[in-house]
Amino acid sequence: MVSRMKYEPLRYSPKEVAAFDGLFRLAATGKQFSNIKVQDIATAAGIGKGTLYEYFSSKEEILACAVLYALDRALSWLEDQLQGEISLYRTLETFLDMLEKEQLLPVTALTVLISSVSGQQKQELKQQYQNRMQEIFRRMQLCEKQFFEAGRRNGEIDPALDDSFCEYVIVSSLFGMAGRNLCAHQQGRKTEWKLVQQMVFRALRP
Amino acid sequence: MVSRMKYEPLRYSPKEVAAFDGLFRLAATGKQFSNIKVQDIATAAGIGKGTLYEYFSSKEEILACAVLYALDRALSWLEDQLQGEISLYRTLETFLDMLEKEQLLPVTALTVLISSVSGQQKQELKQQYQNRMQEIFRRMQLCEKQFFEAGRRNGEIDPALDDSFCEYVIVSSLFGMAGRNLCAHQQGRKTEWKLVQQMVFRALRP
Amino acid sequence: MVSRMKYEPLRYSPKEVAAFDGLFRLAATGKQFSNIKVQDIATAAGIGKGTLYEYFSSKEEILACAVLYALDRALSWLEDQLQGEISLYRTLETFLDMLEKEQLLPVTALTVLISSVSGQQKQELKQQYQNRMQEIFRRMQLCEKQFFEAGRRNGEIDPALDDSFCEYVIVSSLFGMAGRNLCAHQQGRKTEWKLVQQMVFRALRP
Amino acid sequence: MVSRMKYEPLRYSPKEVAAFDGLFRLAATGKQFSNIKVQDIATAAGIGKGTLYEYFSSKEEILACAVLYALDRALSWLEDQLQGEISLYRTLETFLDMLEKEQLLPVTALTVLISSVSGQQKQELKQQYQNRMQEIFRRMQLCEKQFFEAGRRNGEIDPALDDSFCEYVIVSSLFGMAGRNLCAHQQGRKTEWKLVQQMVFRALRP
DNA sequence: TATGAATGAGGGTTCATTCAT
DNA sequence: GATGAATGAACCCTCATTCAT
Repeated sequence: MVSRMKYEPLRYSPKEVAAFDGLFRLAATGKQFSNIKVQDIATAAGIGKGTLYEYFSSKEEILACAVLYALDRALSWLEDQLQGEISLYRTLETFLDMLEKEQLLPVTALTVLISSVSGQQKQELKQQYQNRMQEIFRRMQLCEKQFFEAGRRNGEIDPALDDSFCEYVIVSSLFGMAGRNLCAHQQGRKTEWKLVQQMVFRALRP
Repeated sequence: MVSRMKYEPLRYSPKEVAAFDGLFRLAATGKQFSNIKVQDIATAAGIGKGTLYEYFSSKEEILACAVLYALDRALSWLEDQLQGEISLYRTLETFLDMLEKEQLLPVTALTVLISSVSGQQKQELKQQYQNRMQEIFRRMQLCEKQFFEAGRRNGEIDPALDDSFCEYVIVSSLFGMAGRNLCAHQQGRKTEWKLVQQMVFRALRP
Repeated sequence: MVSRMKYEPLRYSPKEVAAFDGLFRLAATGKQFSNIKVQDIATAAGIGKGTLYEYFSSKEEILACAVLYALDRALSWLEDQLQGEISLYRTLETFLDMLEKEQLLPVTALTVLISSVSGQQKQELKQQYQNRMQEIFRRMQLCEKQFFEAGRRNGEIDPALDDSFCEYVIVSSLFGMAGRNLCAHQQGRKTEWKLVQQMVFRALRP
Repeated sequence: MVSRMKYEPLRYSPKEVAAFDGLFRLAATGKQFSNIKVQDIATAAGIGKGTLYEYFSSKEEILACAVLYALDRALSWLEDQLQGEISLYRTLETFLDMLEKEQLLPVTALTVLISSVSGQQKQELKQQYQNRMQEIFRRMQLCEKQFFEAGRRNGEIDPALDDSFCEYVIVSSLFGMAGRNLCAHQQGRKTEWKLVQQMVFRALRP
């Protein structure tokens, strides 16, 4: 039994959450971060432009905090799933279902936003949010590890596969889905989550 | 013997190619398209800023043409591979090897650039370059189809899997690699192409 | 015995005085008025930003009232000096001494602040504070006149010099001092008030 | 005979000069630098706003360069006067006459502009333009010294007075004039240069 | 009365695009 | 054809002012 380290849950003011949600809604349309004006975010959040600067020091910081916020929420959900009986596929299924309804994680938005951050910006953000990001990273790895170990125990994952490969498969499945959605955005057809689940299943099975 | 439809090979002037290569070099550093200035492209291409506008009507068009140029080159290479004995994995291996040396296709650059184009822009580009893009799309599908059929015949692909799934696997493997490279850009570690090949193999095998 | 015209002494609430003093303290550091934020004044005064607007209708008005406040205090002091035996140089000496300790008049601050008011703003302020400013102007001229007349009587001033020239000398001596202080602000060396006194003496002596 | 050190005359492009003149014209109306928009300067200079940024990196730099430009021109003129027979009062008279016509030096504008620069900004500018400012300062001191020595020789200046006092008198006379002009700007009456000359004469005479 | 969260008009700066040379 | 100086529309951010508490 792996003990879960306690972490301080992040607190956000209603305006911050409104800003994040507004940004995700905008990014979900495929708009790049650089094409999203601060005024757009403010409008989408239903607040004044100046108000954003009461909570964030710059447009870049809105992005950084929004990503951390989304990752934190998704991680918390995943950590909750670890409490009961662990099944990689059942979890993935539920996860994808929630994704589709954009209830849990704005994946497409996140993919767009993350890919909107240049390497240099990432460096700066990493230094500024070092603690939060390390926290997120640590939790993510812990989560992964437990899912993969459980998957190997219950026969979902070939025991010969290491964590690195498993992670690549999961990440690719999500990136692939987001990428296809983006490319096909104008056609209104979304990647079936059946495809995602199937690929993960086939790539990991013994 | 599958007959290949003839298409008019695209002709580019030396300055156009210089512009494309310059743009790819810039994008390969992880810079977003919106952070790349026209002056940067001109400098990287070794020509004057005004000269770019002799060949392209706008910054956006440089991007569009560069993507078409890269895709055309990659497709031509793939089509050449179809001439001999077809092996999905051998082709993938060679492809990834060339990717790594950035000799064939500036994948990372392309991923960054493609993800830099917003949905609206894509619509406009599609209308403007309708013919070229349809051509590319048609060739891509034809290529895919032949590879997948060959794969099913020689036992690399489970015959039960349809083209749609196979395409998703291939696309995901590339997006996943590019995504990981982007995320880990500052750490200098690249996704091993062994991972990519392994995932495709396991996901598609009977 | 010169009779002094009575004037209504200005009444200020503690918060107003706090605002003035805060502003002077900020301006004494060499900061231009336009670089001083309302929040800065509020903080320096130890009150809330909104409270300032209970007492002043605008940032500009804080400046106008502060200047009037400082001039009124300085004039009152000068008028008091007129009660005893009048000596231009003794008065100037005491005045400069008090200036140096910034006890009487925040000269440097005032110079900075006055020079921060544009011509257009001055027009508007003059109309709004017409009565107060006329009052100040009248008292200033009356004061000057008496000092200069006394100076001519006791041999400090060449009787051939008219009030206009005397005023120019006095004003120049102060502006010159403030100007030099401003220019040399970073070097920490202040204009010696000995210089000031000497110039006035030499320029006015018979 | 004091030998004049050669200095590299500063070269300015026509647009730079246009910007300087435009700025001086605006400042001469009494407008503070912070109330002058970049667009105003551009309009006054007859060029586009963006063009200013081809020559100056920021609004602040326009100010710094303009001040250096004006001081350089005035100094060059003064240095020319040193070639012939030197008379402090004749030079001052000619100088004031040219000032009045704003042909040589935009004194009022300069006074306003210089007083518009905060202490912190001065520090930064000094570091950036260290060489130019030291050059200006050195030339200014050399010029002063020669004028004062000549003045003492030909009986215009009391030999007992040191350079420091003489400098203070000259500076005060100009600051006083500019200050009075500013204060009285709206009334259209300018300080008579007769006053200036008289004060300098009386303060320095034996 | 006192406050500071919320606001948006306004300004400095960037950079894609043009056009005279 | 090739160039880069000139341009101004557009955008991020500031901060004076308001007003609900």
